[in-house]
Amino acid sequence: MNIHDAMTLLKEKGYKTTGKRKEILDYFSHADGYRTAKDLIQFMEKSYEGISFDTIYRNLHLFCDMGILEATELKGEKHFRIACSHHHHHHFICSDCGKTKEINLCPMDELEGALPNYIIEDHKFEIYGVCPNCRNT
Amino acid sequence: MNIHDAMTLLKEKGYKTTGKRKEILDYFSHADGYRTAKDLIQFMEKSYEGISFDTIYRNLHLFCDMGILEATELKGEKHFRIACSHHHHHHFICSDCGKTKEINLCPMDELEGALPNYIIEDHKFEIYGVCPNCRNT
DNA sequence: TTTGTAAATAGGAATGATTCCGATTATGAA
DNA sequence: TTCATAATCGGAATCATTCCTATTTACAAA
Repeated sequence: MNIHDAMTLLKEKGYKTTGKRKEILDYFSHADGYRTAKDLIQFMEKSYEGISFDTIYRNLHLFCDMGILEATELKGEKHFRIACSHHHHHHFICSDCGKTKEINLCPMDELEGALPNYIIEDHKFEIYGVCPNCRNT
Repeated sequence: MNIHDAMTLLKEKGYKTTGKRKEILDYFSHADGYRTAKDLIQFMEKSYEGISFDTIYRNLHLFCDMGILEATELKGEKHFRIACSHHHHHHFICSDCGKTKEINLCPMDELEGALPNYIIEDHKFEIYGVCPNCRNT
């Protein structure tokens, strides 16, 4: 989802399109990987001195609830990235830079009927390591 | 790994075999699933009134480092269980009771050569939901 | 353009898990 | 039994995150 579509979606749902929200979406649309609340606030402070954590977290949660961002827990800290809405897939995540690479294999496809009587609500498949770029630095 | 082997391993590595450590291992060997530090301290307080979080966390980390326990992050809180050392596998984890069921399918087996030039350090595959027992309660 | 109101925000306090630290106690080798 | 070191306690500190209240802002309607 691009920034414009996201802002339109916000407006449709009755949320306001503030400059901070645009900037947050701009940040994540260029990030190409997972970022923390702290990463984000450090970026935002350049344009909005005095921005509060409340604003950061409130909007991160709003965007997650709307499906604009997606989150995962890494090293005891929540990390966020632009949601990949086009199709279901998983990620390799670089421990150095947070960048991700799509993995187009979902292990759930092969578990048809393997868990009878279980209610399956969610699953996580993530690969951790160092990407080629960070490897050569 | 059973309690006795774990205590022997502790001794071999120069750690002391205290009553609290035996009790912690006893707790996890009967838990059959993931438990938090708080779950553990609540259990320990029955036998050791006044036991501190320092002792809980210090030993949880020690046991993880030694491969006696393994940890995962669920709902923003670390969860621990007895390590499954016999063979590599993954888990279904019940959101209600924390109990796990082995999943003998590892998606990494099918990713041979799919990530050239990437250094793969770790991976996580977990399925979340409700187990048959909790479902009927 | 002005106004009214609900949403958004700042600033800071509160929370909850986890870690750290100095003083005390207990384990196990000699 | 003694002694050095590991283990523990109790509580303070830390860190991410959430909550609260007063103030500001976006934007719909006049």
